[in-house]
Amino acid sequence: MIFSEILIRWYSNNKRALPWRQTKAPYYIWLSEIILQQTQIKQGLPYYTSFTEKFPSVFDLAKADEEEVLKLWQGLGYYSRARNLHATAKYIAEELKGKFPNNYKGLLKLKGIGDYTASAIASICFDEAAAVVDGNVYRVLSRYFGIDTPINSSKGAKEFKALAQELIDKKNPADFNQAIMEFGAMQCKPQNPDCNICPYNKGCIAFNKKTINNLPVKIKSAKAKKKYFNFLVFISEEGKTVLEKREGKGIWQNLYQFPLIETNKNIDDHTLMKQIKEHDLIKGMPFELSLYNKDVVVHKLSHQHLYTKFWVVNVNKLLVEGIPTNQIHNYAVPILIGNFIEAFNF
DNA sequence: AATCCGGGGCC
DNA sequence: GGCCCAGGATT
Repeated sequence: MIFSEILIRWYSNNKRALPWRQTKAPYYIWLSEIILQQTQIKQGLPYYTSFTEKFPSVFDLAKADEEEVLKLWQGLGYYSRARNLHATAKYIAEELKGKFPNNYKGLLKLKGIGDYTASAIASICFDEAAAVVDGNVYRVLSRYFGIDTPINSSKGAKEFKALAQELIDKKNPADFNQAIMEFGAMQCKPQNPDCNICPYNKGCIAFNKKTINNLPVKIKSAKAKKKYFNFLVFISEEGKTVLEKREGKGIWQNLYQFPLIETNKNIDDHTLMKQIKEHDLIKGMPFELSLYNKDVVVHKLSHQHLYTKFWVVNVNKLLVEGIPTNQIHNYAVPILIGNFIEAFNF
Protein backbone atom coordinates (compact mmCIF):
# COMPACT_ATOMS: atom_id res chain seq x y z
CA MET A 1 0.00 0.00 0.00
CA ILE A 2 1.28 3.44 -0.84
CA PHE A 3 2.04 6.11 1.74
CA SER A 4 -1.15 8.14 1.33
CA GLU A 5 -3.45 5.13 1.43
CA ILE A 6 -2.11 3.95 4.78
CA LEU A 7 -2.35 7.47 6.08
CA ILE A 8 -5.91 8.18 5.04
CA ARG A 9 -7.07 4.80 6.31
CA TRP A 10 -5.47 5.51 9.69
CA TYR A 11 -7.15 8.91 9.70
CA SER A 12 -10.63 7.57 9.03
CA ASN A 13 -10.23 5.24 12.01
CA ASN A 14 -8.58 7.62 14.46
CA LYS A 15 -9.50 11.23 13.77
CA ARG A 16 -10.89 13.33 16.58
CA ALA A 17 -14.24 15.06 16.28
CA LEU A 18 -13.35 18.74 16.12
CA PRO A 19 -15.71 21.62 15.38
CA TRP A 20 -13.79 22.91 12.34
CA ARG A 21 -14.05 19.46 10.78
CA GLN A 22 -17.79 19.92 10.36
CA THR A 23 -17.43 22.64 7.74
CA LYS A 24 -15.57 23.68 4.63
CA ALA A 25 -16.51 27.33 4.91
CA PRO A 26 -13.32 29.33 4.35
CA TYR A 27 -14.05 31.74 7.23
CA TYR A 28 -14.18 28.94 9.80
CA ILE A 29 -11.23 27.04 8.38
CA TRP A 30 -9.18 30.22 8.25
CA LEU A 31 -10.12 31.11 11.81
CA SER A 32 -9.17 27.67 13.09
CA GLU A 33 -5.86 27.66 11.23
CA ILE A 34 -4.78 31.06 12.56
CA ILE A 35 -5.71 30.07 16.12
CA LEU A 36 -3.82 26.79 15.80
CA GLN A 37 -0.56 28.29 14.54
CA GLN A 38 2.11 27.21 17.05
CA THR A 39 -0.75 26.25 19.37
CA GLN A 40 -1.95 22.86 20.53
CA ILE A 41 -5.56 21.96 19.85
CA LYS A 42 -6.33 21.66 23.54
CA GLN A 43 -5.23 25.25 24.10
CA GLY A 44 -6.85 26.71 20.97
CA LEU A 45 -10.22 24.97 21.10
CA PRO A 46 -11.96 27.28 23.62
CA TYR A 47 -10.78 30.31 21.63
CA TYR A 48 -12.25 28.88 18.42
CA THR A 49 -15.55 28.44 20.23
CA SER A 50 -15.63 31.96 21.63
CA PHE A 51 -14.61 33.55 18.32
CA THR A 52 -17.24 31.71 16.29
CA GLU A 53 -19.90 32.58 18.87
CA LYS A 54 -19.02 36.26 19.05
CA PHE A 55 -18.17 36.65 15.34
CA PRO A 56 -20.30 34.16 13.34
CA SER A 57 -19.26 35.69 10.01
CA VAL A 58 -16.29 37.53 8.56
CA PHE A 59 -18.46 40.65 8.49
CA ASP A 60 -19.02 40.46 12.24
CA LEU A 61 -15.28 40.16 12.82
CA ALA A 62 -14.61 43.02 10.42
CA LYS A 63 -17.06 45.29 12.26
CA ALA A 64 -15.39 44.77 15.64
CA ASP A 65 -12.77 47.08 17.12
CA GLU A 66 -9.24 45.74 17.32
CA GLU A 67 -9.40 46.11 21.11
CA GLU A 68 -12.37 43.76 21.21
CA VAL A 69 -10.52 41.19 19.09
CA LEU A 70 -7.42 41.40 21.26
CA LYS A 71 -9.52 41.03 24.40
CA LEU A 72 -11.01 37.80 23.07
CA TRP A 73 -7.52 36.64 22.04
CA GLN A 74 -6.12 37.43 25.51
CA GLY A 75 -4.03 34.59 26.88
CA LEU A 76 -3.43 32.83 23.58
CA GLY A 77 -0.17 34.60 22.80
CA TYR A 78 1.48 35.65 19.54
CA TYR A 79 -0.84 38.65 19.39
CA SER A 80 0.19 39.66 15.87
CA ARG A 81 -2.05 36.78 14.83
CA ALA A 82 -5.05 38.60 16.29
CA ARG A 83 -4.10 41.94 14.73
CA ASN A 84 -3.56 40.33 11.31
CA LEU A 85 -6.75 38.31 11.70
CA HIS A 86 -8.74 41.48 12.20
CA ALA A 87 -6.99 43.36 9.38
CA THR A 88 -7.62 40.49 6.96
CA ALA A 89 -11.26 40.22 8.02
CA LYS A 90 -11.75 43.89 7.21
CA TYR A 91 -10.04 43.43 3.85
CA ILE A 92 -12.15 40.39 2.96
CA ALA A 93 -15.38 42.06 4.05
CA GLU A 94 -14.78 45.47 2.57
CA GLU A 95 -12.74 44.77 -0.57
CA LEU A 96 -13.75 41.23 -1.52
CA LYS A 97 -17.43 41.35 -0.54
CA GLY A 98 -16.84 38.64 2.05
CA LYS A 99 -15.38 36.09 -0.36
CA PHE A 100 -12.00 34.54 0.38
CA PRO A 101 -9.52 33.92 -2.46
CA ASN A 102 -10.17 30.38 -3.71
CA ASN A 103 -6.60 29.21 -4.28
CA TYR A 104 -3.17 28.94 -2.65
CA LYS A 105 -1.63 31.82 -4.54
CA GLY A 106 -4.39 34.26 -3.68
CA LEU A 107 -4.59 33.19 -0.04
CA LEU A 108 -0.83 33.61 0.39
CA LYS A 109 -1.15 37.36 -0.21
CA LEU A 110 -3.33 37.88 2.86
CA LYS A 111 -1.85 39.22 6.11
CA GLY A 112 -1.05 36.48 8.60
CA ILE A 113 -1.25 33.74 5.97
CA GLY A 114 2.00 32.03 5.01
CA ASP A 115 2.85 28.86 3.15
CA TYR A 116 1.32 26.53 5.71
CA THR A 117 -2.00 28.32 6.18
CA ALA A 118 -2.50 29.02 2.47
CA SER A 119 -1.97 25.33 1.76
CA ALA A 120 -4.32 24.26 4.54
CA ILE A 121 -7.19 26.49 3.42
CA ALA A 122 -6.67 25.79 -0.29
CA SER A 123 -6.72 22.04 0.26
CA ILE A 124 -9.51 21.84 2.84
CA CYS A 125 -11.87 24.38 1.26
CA PHE A 126 -11.04 24.15 -2.44
CA ASP A 127 -9.47 20.69 -2.90
CA GLU A 128 -6.24 22.15 -4.22
CA ALA A 129 -3.27 19.76 -3.97
CA ALA A 130 -1.08 22.05 -1.87
CA ALA A 131 0.85 20.11 0.78
CA VAL A 132 1.02 21.48 4.31
CA VAL A 133 4.28 21.28 6.25
CA ASP A 134 3.87 21.95 9.94
CA GLY A 135 5.68 20.59 12.98
CA ASN A 136 3.81 17.30 12.70
CA VAL A 137 4.69 16.81 9.05
CA TYR A 138 8.37 17.48 9.72
CA ARG A 139 8.37 14.81 12.40
CA VAL A 140 6.47 12.16 10.43
CA LEU A 141 8.49 12.54 7.26
CA SER A 142 11.89 12.91 8.91
CA ARG A 143 11.30 9.66 10.80
CA TYR A 144 9.67 7.59 8.10
CA PHE A 145 12.26 8.55 5.48
CA GLY A 146 15.16 8.90 7.91
CA ILE A 147 15.95 12.49 6.90
CA ASP A 148 18.31 14.36 9.21
CA THR A 149 18.33 17.72 7.44
CA PRO A 150 17.56 20.33 10.13
CA ILE A 151 13.89 21.22 9.80
CA ASN A 152 14.50 24.84 10.73
CA SER A 153 17.03 25.46 7.97
CA SER A 154 16.01 26.83 4.59
CA LYS A 155 17.37 23.65 2.98
CA GLY A 156 15.20 21.56 5.23
CA ALA A 157 12.12 23.65 4.57
CA LYS A 158 12.50 23.20 0.79
CA GLU A 159 13.32 19.51 1.07
CA PHE A 160 10.35 18.60 3.27
CA LYS A 161 7.94 20.77 1.30
CA ALA A 162 8.94 19.04 -1.93
CA LEU A 163 8.63 15.62 -0.33
CA ALA A 164 5.18 16.37 1.09
CA GLN A 165 4.10 17.71 -2.28
CA GLU A 166 5.22 14.42 -3.90
CA LEU A 167 3.33 12.34 -1.38
CA ILE A 168 0.05 14.25 -1.25
CA ASP A 169 -3.00 12.45 -2.57
CA LYS A 170 -4.05 14.68 -5.44
CA LYS A 171 -7.50 13.12 -5.44
CA ASN A 172 -8.00 13.89 -1.77
CA PRO A 173 -5.62 16.62 -0.61
CA ALA A 174 -8.00 17.80 2.12
CA ASP A 175 -7.95 14.50 4.00
CA PHE A 176 -4.28 13.83 3.26
CA ASN A 177 -3.17 17.12 4.81
CA GLN A 178 -5.33 16.78 7.88
CA ALA A 179 -4.43 13.11 8.20
CA ILE A 180 -0.67 13.61 8.27
CA MET A 181 -1.01 16.31 10.91
CA GLU A 182 -3.37 14.26 13.04
CA PHE A 183 -1.07 11.28 12.67
CA GLY A 184 1.88 13.34 13.85
CA ALA A 185 -0.07 14.68 16.80
CA MET A 186 -1.56 11.40 18.01
CA GLN A 187 0.64 8.52 16.79
CA CYS A 188 4.03 9.84 15.69
CA LYS A 189 4.34 11.99 18.83
CA PRO A 190 7.52 13.86 19.82
CA GLN A 191 8.05 11.79 22.99
CA ASN A 192 7.45 8.08 23.51
CA PRO A 193 5.46 7.23 20.38
CA ASP A 194 4.04 3.71 20.54
CA CYS A 195 5.69 2.43 17.38
CA ASN A 196 4.48 -1.12 18.05
CA ILE A 197 0.98 -0.19 16.98
CA CYS A 198 2.04 2.10 14.10
CA PRO A 199 0.80 1.14 10.63
CA TYR A 200 4.11 2.39 9.19
CA ASN A 201 6.51 0.53 11.48
CA LYS A 202 7.66 -1.97 8.84
CA GLY A 203 8.75 0.74 6.41
CA CYS A 204 9.79 3.45 8.87
CA ILE A 205 13.54 4.02 8.60
CA ALA A 206 13.89 5.66 12.00
CA PHE A 207 12.02 2.84 13.74
CA ASN A 208 14.12 0.18 12.09
CA LYS A 209 17.37 2.03 12.79
CA LYS A 210 16.19 2.93 16.31
CA THR A 211 16.67 6.65 15.66
CA ILE A 212 13.14 7.76 16.48
CA ASN A 213 14.39 9.81 19.41
CA ASN A 214 16.97 11.60 17.25
CA LEU A 215 14.51 12.83 14.65
CA PRO A 216 13.61 15.37 13.53
CA VAL A 217 16.87 17.32 13.76
CA LYS A 218 16.54 20.94 14.80
CA ILE A 219 19.13 23.69 15.09
CA LYS A 220 19.30 24.97 18.66
CA SER A 221 17.97 28.45 19.23
CA ALA A 222 19.61 31.07 21.36
CA LYS A 223 18.90 31.05 25.08
CA ALA A 224 16.30 33.45 26.38
CA LYS A 225 17.50 36.79 27.67
CA LYS A 226 16.67 37.90 31.17
CA LYS A 227 14.76 41.11 31.70
CA TYR A 228 13.62 42.79 34.88
CA PHE A 229 10.10 44.20 34.98
CA ASN A 230 8.87 46.43 37.77
CA PHE A 231 5.20 47.30 37.32
CA LEU A 232 3.69 50.27 39.17
CA VAL A 233 0.13 49.59 40.25
CA PHE A 234 -1.15 53.04 41.11
CA ILE A 235 -4.22 53.30 43.29
CA SER A 236 -5.79 56.66 44.00
CA GLU A 237 -8.23 57.55 46.75
CA GLU A 238 -11.03 57.85 44.20
CA GLY A 239 -10.45 54.25 43.17
CA LYS A 240 -8.54 54.74 39.96
CA THR A 241 -5.45 53.12 38.52
CA VAL A 242 -3.32 53.59 35.40
CA LEU A 243 -3.00 51.32 32.38
CA GLU A 244 -0.83 52.15 29.39
CA LYS A 245 -1.09 50.79 25.86
CA ARG A 246 2.10 49.17 24.54
CA GLU A 247 3.01 50.87 21.27
CA GLY A 248 5.70 50.24 18.72
CA LYS A 249 7.62 47.01 18.26
CA GLY A 250 8.34 44.27 20.75
CA ILE A 251 6.16 42.03 22.82
CA TRP A 252 2.47 42.54 23.57
CA GLN A 253 1.94 45.18 20.91
CA ASN A 254 -1.36 47.06 21.45
CA LEU A 255 -2.08 45.33 24.75
CA TYR A 256 -2.35 47.19 28.06
CA GLN A 257 -0.13 47.06 31.12
CA PHE A 258 0.63 48.96 34.31
CA PRO A 259 3.33 51.63 33.97
CA LEU A 260 6.58 49.71 33.66
CA ILE A 261 10.19 50.24 34.68
CA GLU A 262 12.13 47.79 32.52
CA THR A 263 15.85 47.02 32.84
CA ASN A 264 18.28 44.47 31.46
CA LYS A 265 19.94 44.05 34.86
CA ASN A 266 18.46 43.55 38.26
CA ILE A 267 18.19 46.82 40.17
CA ASP A 268 18.12 47.03 43.93
CA ASP A 269 15.09 48.43 45.72
CA HIS A 270 16.88 51.65 46.67
CA THR A 271 17.67 52.54 43.05
CA LEU A 272 14.16 51.60 42.05
CA MET A 273 12.69 53.77 44.79
CA LYS A 274 14.52 56.81 43.42
CA GLN A 275 13.10 56.16 39.96
CA ILE A 276 9.57 55.79 41.30
CA LYS A 277 9.90 59.10 43.18
CA GLU A 278 10.85 60.81 39.93
CA HIS A 279 8.16 59.04 37.89
CA ASP A 280 6.15 61.40 35.71
CA LEU A 281 2.84 60.24 37.16
CA ILE A 282 3.60 61.15 40.80
CA LYS A 283 6.62 63.47 40.68
CA GLY A 284 6.75 65.54 43.83
CA MET A 285 3.65 63.99 45.35
CA PRO A 286 3.34 61.93 48.50
CA PHE A 287 2.82 58.19 48.04
CA GLU A 288 2.96 54.89 49.89
CA LEU A 289 4.81 52.01 48.32
CA SER A 290 4.50 48.30 48.98
CA LEU A 291 5.80 45.26 47.15
CA TYR A 292 2.92 42.94 46.28
CA ASN A 293 4.80 39.72 45.48
CA LYS A 294 7.49 38.71 47.97
CA ASP A 295 8.81 36.13 45.49
CA VAL A 296 9.73 37.43 42.07
CA VAL A 297 7.36 36.21 39.35
CA VAL A 298 9.24 34.59 36.48
CA HIS A 299 7.30 34.79 33.24
CA LYS A 300 8.85 32.79 30.43
CA LEU A 301 8.49 33.76 26.78
CA SER A 302 10.26 32.14 23.87
CA HIS A 303 13.09 34.67 23.79
CA GLN A 304 12.82 36.44 27.12
CA HIS A 305 12.50 35.52 30.76
CA LEU A 306 10.79 38.29 32.66
CA TYR A 307 11.67 38.66 36.35
CA THR A 308 8.71 40.62 37.58
CA LYS A 309 7.71 42.62 40.63
CA PHE A 310 4.42 44.40 41.19
CA TRP A 311 4.64 47.57 43.29
CA VAL A 312 1.43 48.97 44.73
CA VAL A 313 1.64 52.76 44.81
CA ASN A 314 -1.06 54.43 46.89
CA VAL A 315 -1.57 58.11 46.11
CA ASN A 316 -4.13 60.78 46.93
CA LYS A 317 -4.65 61.83 43.38
CA LEU A 318 -3.26 60.90 39.97
CA LEU A 319 -1.62 63.38 37.60
CA VAL A 320 -3.35 61.64 34.68
CA GLU A 321 -6.96 60.68 34.08
CA GLY A 322 -6.56 56.99 34.94
CA ILE A 323 -9.29 54.37 34.82
CA PRO A 324 -11.71 53.20 37.53
CA THR A 325 -10.37 49.93 38.89
CA ASN A 326 -13.75 48.27 38.33
CA GLN A 327 -13.29 48.73 34.57
CA ILE A 328 -9.89 47.06 34.44
CA HIS A 329 -11.37 43.81 33.15
CA ASN A 330 -12.39 45.47 29.88
CA TYR A 331 -8.81 45.85 28.72
CA ALA A 332 -6.78 43.30 26.80
CA VAL A 333 -3.72 42.53 28.88
CA PRO A 334 -0.91 39.97 28.69
CA ILE A 335 -1.46 36.96 30.91
CA LEU A 336 1.29 38.13 33.26
CA ILE A 337 -0.82 41.21 34.03
CA GLY A 338 -4.08 39.27 33.93
CA ASN A 339 -2.88 36.87 36.60
CA PHE A 340 -1.95 39.75 38.86
CA ILE A 341 -5.30 41.50 38.35
CA GLU A 342 -7.12 38.33 39.26
CA ALA A 343 -5.03 37.67 42.35
CA PHE A 344 -5.05 41.28 43.57
CA ASN A 345 -8.82 41.42 43.23
CA PHE A 346 -8.87 45.25 43.43
C1' DA B 1 19.64 33.15 7.29
C1' DA B 2 18.62 34.62 11.79
C1' DT B 3 15.61 36.64 15.03
C1' DC B 4 11.44 37.90 17.06
C1' DC B 5 6.81 36.94 18.65
C1' DG B 6 3.30 33.77 23.96
C1' DG B 7 1.71 30.76 26.68
C1' DG B 8 0.76 26.07 28.22
C1' DG B 9 2.15 21.41 28.89
C1' DC B 10 5.40 17.74 29.14
C1' DC B 11 9.53 15.47 30.88
C1' DG C 1 15.85 23.72 32.70
C1' DG C 2 14.74 22.18 27.71
C1' DC C 3 11.53 20.97 24.21
C1' DC C 4 7.22 21.11 21.58
C1' DC C 5 3.16 23.12 19.55
C1' DA C 6 -2.07 22.78 12.54
C1' DG C 7 3.91 29.42 11.68
C1' DG C 8 4.46 34.23 9.99
C1' DA C 9 6.74 38.65 9.72
C1' DT C 10 10.72 41.27 9.98
C1' DT C 11 15.49 42.30 9.59
